[in-house]
Amino acid sequence: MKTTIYDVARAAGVSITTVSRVINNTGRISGKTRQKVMNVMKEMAYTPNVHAAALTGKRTNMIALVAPDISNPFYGELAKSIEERADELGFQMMICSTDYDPKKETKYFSVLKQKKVDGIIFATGIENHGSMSALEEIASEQIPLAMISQDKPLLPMDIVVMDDVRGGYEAAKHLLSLGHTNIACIVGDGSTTGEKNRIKGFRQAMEEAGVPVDESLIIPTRFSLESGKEEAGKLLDRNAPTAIFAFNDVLACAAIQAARIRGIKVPDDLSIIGFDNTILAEMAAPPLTTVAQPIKDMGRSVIELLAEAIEGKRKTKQKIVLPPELVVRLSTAPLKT
Amino acid sequence: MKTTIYDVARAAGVSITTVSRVINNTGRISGKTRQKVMNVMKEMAYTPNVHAAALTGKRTNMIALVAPDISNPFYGELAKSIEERADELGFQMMICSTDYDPKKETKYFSVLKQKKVDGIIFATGIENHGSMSALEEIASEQIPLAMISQDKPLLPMDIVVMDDVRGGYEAAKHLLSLGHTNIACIVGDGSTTGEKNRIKGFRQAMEEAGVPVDESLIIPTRFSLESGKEEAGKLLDRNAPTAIFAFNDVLACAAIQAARIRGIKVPDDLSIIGFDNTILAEMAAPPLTTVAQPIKDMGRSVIELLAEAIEGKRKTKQKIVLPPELVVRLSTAPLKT
DNA sequence: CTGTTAGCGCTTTCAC
DNA sequence: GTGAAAGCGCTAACAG
Repeated sequence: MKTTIYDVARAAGVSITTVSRVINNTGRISGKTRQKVMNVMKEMAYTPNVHAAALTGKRTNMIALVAPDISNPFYGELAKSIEERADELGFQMMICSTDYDPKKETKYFSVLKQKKVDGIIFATGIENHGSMSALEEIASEQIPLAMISQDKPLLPMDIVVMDDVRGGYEAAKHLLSLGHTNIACIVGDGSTTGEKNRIKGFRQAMEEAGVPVDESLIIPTRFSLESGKEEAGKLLDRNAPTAIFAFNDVLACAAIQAARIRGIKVPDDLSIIGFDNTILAEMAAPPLTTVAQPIKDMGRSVIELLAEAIEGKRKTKQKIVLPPELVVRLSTAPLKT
Repeated sequence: MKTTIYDVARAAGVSITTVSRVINNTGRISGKTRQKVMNVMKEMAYTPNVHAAALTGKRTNMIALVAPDISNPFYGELAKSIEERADELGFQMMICSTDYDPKKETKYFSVLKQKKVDGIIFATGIENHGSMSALEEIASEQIPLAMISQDKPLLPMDIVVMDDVRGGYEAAKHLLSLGHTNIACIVGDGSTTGEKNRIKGFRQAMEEAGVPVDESLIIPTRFSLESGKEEAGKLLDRNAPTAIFAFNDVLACAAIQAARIRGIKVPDDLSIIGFDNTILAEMAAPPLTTVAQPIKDMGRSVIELLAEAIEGKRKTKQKIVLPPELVVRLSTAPLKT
């Protein structure tokens, strides 16, 4: 049967308080009693009941990651890097996949409140107004919050983002340095700040180089492979850019496929640069040159920030901006003359 | 502040027992009181404390998914499908990423015991002997266990797997039907039952077609992109198979890359078929023909099996074998004559 | 240094 | 139909 602290106390001939003390390493106990208790615990294979502890106000060591879709490699890698560091810090992670569904979002917030998680990391914007009240209740209970890869908190929380302006800038710079000037951008719906910033950086680099931006070459998509393939196809049929800057790796893969169908060689006839540096970038043929988000660092940073907040080491909110890194592979090449 | 069941009871002018009853929908209460209590709960934004409930023996509604690496698209998609159905069934999911590390495995088992999760799903073999005792303790507490995509339980548990023999068979059959006979297999280290079964199915189809299997064309790898690229490259330099059966999509992508470097056209000069049908299959250029694992169905099935076990609806263990499905895309083509 | 005791918030007999 | 009261397993004053 389930052994409780009482069983251990009895077997060790001490009070439950003493056992509790050695478990939590609090108060002062003689090395002898501590040893004895530890031995008994081991023998009985005793593990404290987390719920009972939580009930008295102790931490649950559970954090939640709210993400739209963990089957998306970007979020999958983010989840992994967070989990890794969380584990080192003694936290377990619960996954709340919202699937871009406001109802699931709201539902999860309610669950998170009941479960008394120690902290919550949002890898998704909080789009839904209905969720706000639920979230405010959580916030009112002083549960630390953090946001990653997004920058519209709505509530005070720690933030970790990448420098998207610089990311867009570096992508353009790379293409420019290869001699390209006829550059198209395959973007999303333009709604996120990340996207806006990438465009901003792109324009900035173009301007510095004295190359005018052809607005008709900025192609919106629904951020999906299908949509990307379709739009890239139209673009390729209509114009003949010598380079494409895709706003994520999926879109870059879409562009490669669209080019392939049309017999356009990448990178010989068309250079393509992606964004994110997910596993797709390595897997693509040709392997993708891409602007890497420092996913690992971002993950580590949020959970560390959150852990600090949970431990009450810091009361002010922090924002960390990490730099992107250009990863050159084989999908970009000098402009043929 | 945190509202408790007492606050609700007071505000509604009833006892906590009554409130508890309407929360859990147990016992008999007049519609009137029920309504009143419900209203008060809503007004006060009351949510019951899960830990207190768990302490009295109620379920925690938390299940754990033990997987080696959620950043791997296969496990990511599996996790997603499980999470989706789990959510519908009222369970939340905790992710235990073992990273192929026996120490993490053992550590997690201990945590899972403390947290009193309602059930555990293994998407990883239980390799580690040190973990076994920890796991046995969990099992001894009657916590339902299930295994997905693996078939070496070590302990009684529900199992959901795909029919790998048939998968290998279908892959070979497809290639054969396209006229290929000179077929290479890019495999892993041969350790898993899944792999063995795929080879078995492959041989079976070859035999039925009366085509001898060239053992030197069965190439082991470390299952990584790098390793796959290297081995596929050597193979292509040495022999000239007209088709390759890669044992997962990553290895298939590796083969595409190796071919591309050598100017070998896929599928014109070389057909490649993958396995799993992860997102990589769609993203590849050309898009991969592959043997699809029914990831969604597998995910749904395990969690449903587990839920039944948790609810005590069934005491016997079950094993579900799902069929693979051939997904034809553009990486395979008829043998040029 | 160690033990007693009062909760934490909820479920569940057992009475009424 | 409703309530009083006894725990569930643990932590944290408060005593000694």
